[in-house]
Amino acid sequence: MARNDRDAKRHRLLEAAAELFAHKGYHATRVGEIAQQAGVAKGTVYEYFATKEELFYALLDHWLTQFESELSERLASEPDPLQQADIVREAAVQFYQRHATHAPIFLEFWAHALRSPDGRFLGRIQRFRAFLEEWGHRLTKALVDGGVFLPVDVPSLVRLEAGISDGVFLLWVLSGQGFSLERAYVFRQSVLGLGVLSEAARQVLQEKLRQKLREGFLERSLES
Amino acid sequence: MARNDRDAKRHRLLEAAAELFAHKGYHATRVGEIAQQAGVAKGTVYEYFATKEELFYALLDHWLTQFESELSERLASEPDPLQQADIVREAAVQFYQRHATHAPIFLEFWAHALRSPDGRFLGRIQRFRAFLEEWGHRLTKALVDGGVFLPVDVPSLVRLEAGISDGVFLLWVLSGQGFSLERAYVFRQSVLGLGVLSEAARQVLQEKLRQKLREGFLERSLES
Amino acid sequence: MARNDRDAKRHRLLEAAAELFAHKGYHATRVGEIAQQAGVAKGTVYEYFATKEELFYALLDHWLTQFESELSERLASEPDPLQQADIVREAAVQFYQRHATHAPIFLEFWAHALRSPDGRFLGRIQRFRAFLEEWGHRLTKALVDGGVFLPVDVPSLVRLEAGISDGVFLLWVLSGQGFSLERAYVFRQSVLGLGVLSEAARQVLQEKLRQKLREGFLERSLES
Amino acid sequence: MARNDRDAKRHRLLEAAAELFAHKGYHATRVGEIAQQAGVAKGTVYEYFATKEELFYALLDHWLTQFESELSERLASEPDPLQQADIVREAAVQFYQRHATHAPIFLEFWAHALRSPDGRFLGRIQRFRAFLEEWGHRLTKALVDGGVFLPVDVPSLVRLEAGISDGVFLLWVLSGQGFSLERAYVFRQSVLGLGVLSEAARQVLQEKLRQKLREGFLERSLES
DNA sequence: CATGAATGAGAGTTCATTCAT
DNA sequence: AATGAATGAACTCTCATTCAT
Repeated sequence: MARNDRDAKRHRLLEAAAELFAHKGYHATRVGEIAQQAGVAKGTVYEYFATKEELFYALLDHWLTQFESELSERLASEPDPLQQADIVREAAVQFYQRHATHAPIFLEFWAHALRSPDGRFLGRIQRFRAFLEEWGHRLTKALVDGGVFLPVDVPSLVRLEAGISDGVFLLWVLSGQGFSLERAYVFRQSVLGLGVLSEAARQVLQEKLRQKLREGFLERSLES
Repeated sequence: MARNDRDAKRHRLLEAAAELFAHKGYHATRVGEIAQQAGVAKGTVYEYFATKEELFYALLDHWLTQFESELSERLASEPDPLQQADIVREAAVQFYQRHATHAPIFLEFWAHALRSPDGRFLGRIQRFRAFLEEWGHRLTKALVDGGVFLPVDVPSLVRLEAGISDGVFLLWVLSGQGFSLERAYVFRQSVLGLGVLSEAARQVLQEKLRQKLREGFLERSLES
Repeated sequence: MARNDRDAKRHRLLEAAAELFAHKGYHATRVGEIAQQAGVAKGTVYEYFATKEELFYALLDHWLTQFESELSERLASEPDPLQQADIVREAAVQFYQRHATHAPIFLEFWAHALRSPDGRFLGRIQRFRAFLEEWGHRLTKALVDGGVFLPVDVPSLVRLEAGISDGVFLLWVLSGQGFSLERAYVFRQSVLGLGVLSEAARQVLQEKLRQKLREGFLERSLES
Repeated sequence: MARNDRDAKRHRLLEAAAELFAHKGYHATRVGEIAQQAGVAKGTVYEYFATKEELFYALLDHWLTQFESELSERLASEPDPLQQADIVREAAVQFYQRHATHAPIFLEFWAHALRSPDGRFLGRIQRFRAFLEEWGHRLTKALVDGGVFLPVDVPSLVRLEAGISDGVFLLWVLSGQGFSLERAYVFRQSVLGLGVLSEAARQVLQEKLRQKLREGFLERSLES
């Protein structure tokens, strides 16, 4: 079998697994179902992945690696830190939206990572977070050093931003994806921006950001 | 058997389940183990909970109800919105810290809530969020109306705050609880505060909040 | 459940397994079949034996222990070495005949013992052989010391006797149990007797033993 | 492919199977392992043997046929029955020693023969035994008729000898091949010899045989 | 002839749940 | 109410065999 065939079939299996894991959850999904969905026999799954968990891990790795590659590429061609911050936000939103139906799986990745005794899941996730933090740290530091941001403990701010991203994502997932993820990220960015921008920078951006605050990100306001 | 005995045994079962679910995860925990840990026979578990999932739900309900009760009580005796905001934050931190070892279970609650076809888990979680949002909405609105906060879409801000709380909690769990949750909440509060406080209010609090930003919440800064 | 019930059910499982292992072989016998044969559910087998192999071992142990007990008891009440030799032979023959239908299993015990990495099977079998050798050694030594047997290396003779017993058994099994095991043992005993008896003892027994040699142990002689 | 290539590859497969069956057992050996060990692809095994069991049978047949051929050849050139008896013993010992590492497989052949519904294994083994018995019968009869042996039921004696051979072999295998197989066969021969030799013949050989009895065949006597 | 990816029946084992005691 | 032996459906994974290339 040609290399391409193998890769294609492997990819079909990952896609089938993604769909089923998203829909029914990791534990409730049967290996036979994945095979069926991918159009192969049950035994064939084990030609590509040693265990069901291995397939689960491969899915995590596939997605994170893909995101890392894409983001690296985009950021490499944009030197301005402020623009880079937008790129990261856009990339995250696009990634999540592209995988909108798969979103619930991430909760399972996290839950699994906390139990898995071999630490592979947790390790991969932390490597991903480290990758993001590295970029976050670099560009946040540039903004602080450039006087755009107030003096602030950069690692803490970066971590907080990461946490907030996950939190907004969680909110989005648990609320049935009932609002625009992109607008929510813009809203978040506006609040944080007003919080950490230096006086000078704020003078410039204040109006625009305050406007975002007034708009919110929910389709139907709770007030209405 | 007296009512008290039943309640006590039920509580022992919940505690046993909490410990095991936290340690090994919901799926990897056997009903027999829970029984053993609680000092009863396997069959006895089913005298108190119809199914394993029912027990899982009871645990979620027990914790959320407890939190709702405590918070309601505390807030009832404090009329000032600004003070109330602190109370909510404190209550959340205290709650999470009290259940620090159980923290990973929440990821499983969320994951489970997204699959459970009957929607009970998701419903209970949304009821909890609604409870928090109600309070958040009330006191945020008071702050906006009182001119302490900038004009802002209150529902969006409240949601964002909730998301951020979960995100910081997630961060804390996935990083092995490697930093002070309380300090992280204070840091978050400072960033958000600087972002949404009105000009007047900021004049008063600015210095204190900026100081928090400089301090960060991580024990060992990545910069050092 | 009473202790007796458990023991009885365990015994039923052993009997069912014995029958099936004898008929179809260890590998070809399914755990479900054993359960069915014993009148219990498949899962129940695992209440009594941790694995299929464990059940196999239990069968070996049960039979060997039973034989050891019976033989010990019989030998304890008979002081004369010559009589004891007969008792051992009789016990062996009786044992094998009682388990005539199970006989093929012993080949599998041996084969299994040689592979089993944990050495449990081999260890048990060697313990059994050691038990037999101990008695063999004791009574053979008495016969040599008493001048009934020629001077001979006792351990070697004892081992040879054990090997011959197994060999005759093997012969019996592989030939479809087509001759009288008892007569074969008598024949063997006669040949060996004439071989190792001292001059004096031979004078006494010679005629009887030679008669046995002439008779042979096969129903239909190949000569006829 | 030339005939020779096929034969060579077939032989390599038999050798690979022999090694693996001996080491891990028939059931635990995977067809893929045999292929790998022989340096061919898994599918290729099926170009040479229809099934795994067929390969197992081919191994049995190969060994027995080889032994039959060799023994026939050697015996054909030696007319004296007494010498022939030695030749048979030597051939057996040599054969077993050449296949010392494969020895455990014979237990599996036997066990398999007793189950195999088609009777092929059992048939082949019985044909082998018949071949040996034929020779045994011929030369034992010559010894009896020549007055070297006592009058004895020849078929029974021949069978007993065969059984004893297998028994000693079994002993050797189960004891981890912990003694000299050759010396054990000599010891056995001495005991049987003293048992069945006629008075006249015994006079001649008595001293030599009794010496063997005193020596035994075990390296370290249990008495020491 | 040789290959090795694909197959799928079937294996041993697990474990939430039941129910007679 | 409490027990724990019994259940059996359902699981993941294996591996001898096939067959398109």
